[in-house]
Amino acid sequence: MNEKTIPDIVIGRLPRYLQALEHMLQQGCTVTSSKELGEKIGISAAQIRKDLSQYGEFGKQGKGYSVPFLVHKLQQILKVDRIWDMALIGAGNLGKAIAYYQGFIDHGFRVALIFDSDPQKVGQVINEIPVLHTSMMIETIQTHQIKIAMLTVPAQVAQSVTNQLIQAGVKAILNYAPITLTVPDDVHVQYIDPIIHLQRMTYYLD
Amino acid sequence: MNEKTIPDIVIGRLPRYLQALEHMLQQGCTVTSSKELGEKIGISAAQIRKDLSQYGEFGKQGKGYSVPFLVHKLQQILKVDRIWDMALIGAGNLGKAIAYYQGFIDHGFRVALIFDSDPQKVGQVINEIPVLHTSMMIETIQTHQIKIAMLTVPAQVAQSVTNQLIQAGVKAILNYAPITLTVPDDVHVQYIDPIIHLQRMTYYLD
DNA sequence: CAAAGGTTGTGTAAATTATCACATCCTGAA
DNA sequence: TTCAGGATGTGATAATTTACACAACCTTTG
Ligand SMILES: NC(=O)c1ccc[n+]([C@@H]2O[C@H](COP(=O)([O-])OP(=O)(O)OC[C@H]3O[C@@H](n4cnc5c(N)ncnc54)[C@H](O)[C@@H]3O)[C@@H](O)[C@H]2O)c1
Ligand SMILES: NC(=O)c1ccc[n+]([C@@H]2O[C@H](COP(=O)([O-])OP(=O)(O)OC[C@H]3O[C@@H](n4cnc5c(N)ncnc54)[C@H](O)[C@@H]3O)[C@@H](O)[C@H]2O)c1
Repeated sequence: MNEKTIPDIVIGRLPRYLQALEHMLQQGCTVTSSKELGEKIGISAAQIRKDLSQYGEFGKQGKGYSVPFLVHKLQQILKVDRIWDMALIGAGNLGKAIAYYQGFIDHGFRVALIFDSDPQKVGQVINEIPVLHTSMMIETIQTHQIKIAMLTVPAQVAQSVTNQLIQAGVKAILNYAPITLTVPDDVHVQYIDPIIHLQRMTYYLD
Repeated sequence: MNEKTIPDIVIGRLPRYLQALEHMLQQGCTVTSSKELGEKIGISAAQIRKDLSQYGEFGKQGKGYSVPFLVHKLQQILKVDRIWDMALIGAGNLGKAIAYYQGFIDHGFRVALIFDSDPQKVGQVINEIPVLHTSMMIETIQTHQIKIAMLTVPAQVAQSVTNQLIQAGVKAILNYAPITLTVPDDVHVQYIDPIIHLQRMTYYLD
């Protein structure tokens, strides 16, 4: 079934399906259809069916999909049927807000380590996690075998911090700094930048 | 030149070009090529040239592009050659971090109003902006003629707050709540959700 | 001036992505 | 049991998006 690689654009939609399905589950909805799901998230029913069919046959003709079952399958596919420990680099305004965010743990992610280079930040405890100095970063991340990092440091230092993270074995980086990172092929980067999103909308305003 | 509509996928790349070009400008670089820019942000040179050619001929053969000129043009195209006032709804952990973020003002955006429904939050001053009660939201946004809102409220109330924003005349919403919003065709929505991005990466991890 | 080197802008071909349409199957009611 | 209604999974088709290739042009150097 998994003969040829599934395009990244499909992978990008799976988390959105999962988000909507988990939301349905919370509201007690146990069965849904590609039509209903599609209307909720603004994607065509055919698209959803085709995407899911890449991984197997999860639905029942005439009936639709079992929500708990599909949630379970998507969690397996996306590998969030486990807990991923993450490192957070940069305990500033944004870093703190992220460290306190409960949404992560509800979806298979845990902020396990926090690092900062500012001696005044080091030693602070954020959401029960002590802030460590960046001088300990590489070694500590290696010891904990952490593969995911969130980067909330100033743009000027983002690349150099990234280089250290890679040295420490990190394979996935969620970067909040407004700069494109250079990484090896086996390291994945995703970007979160509100300015980019805002500019994408002002284009369409008068 | 602007005969047929330019696809949204092209619009989505323009802010990334602008980000990289502004970065170059800061570093004193005055001329660049599609090749150099492409290598910086991981997009092919041909792609960049084609995208830009949709809006005119900004480069010089044999030489490349004037960075300040291209920055100026992109700012015009994206309509960030002005200041956009924004409303921020939800003065919690994330909302506060956003209110303090200096990046907005550097790129043509200003947090002008902050709203919250919690009486304890109302009256607080965040980065010189007083938090107002949501009961005043529709009227105040209308008076200020604000067209852009950032949503940092719990998911449960995001749709109802959105309905109010639309009533107030808001045409662009940057939504941080993990839920798909239903809006009329003339209202634009962009989503920021770290979970979505993380799940997109865990797919590729072992 | 002439020639070399380099880059743009763009028509065209290729690749990717989305949509359509329908055979197939399941459910429930008569 | 049989039939109507409804939803899936998927091959075929259409649309969109990207890559290629090169003429045209600018700059610099000798
Ligand atoms: N605040 C926001 O809402 C927001 C939004 C979008 C993007 N960002 C981006 O996120 C990043 C952080 O923003 P912020 O508002 O939290 O800034 P901030 O200044 O409050 O925090 C940055 C933190 O990084 C630490 N730091 C600096 N150099 C470091 C290094 N080499 N190693 C480890 N830590 C280091 C600083 O000590 C500080 O604690 C910036 O790149 C910013 O552009 C912020
Ligand atoms: N903190 C993060 O890093 C983070 C990251 C991603 C997404 N989010 C999302 O952003 C939203 C806010 O997260 P947070 O951590 O700041 O939560 P929070 O609880 O700290 O803040 C939410 C704020 O919204 C206010 N609020 C509640 N109902 C309201 C209403 N009807 N009108 C106006 N204000 C209202 C609350 O009083 C509170 O101040 C949530 O949807 C969360 O899922 C947060």
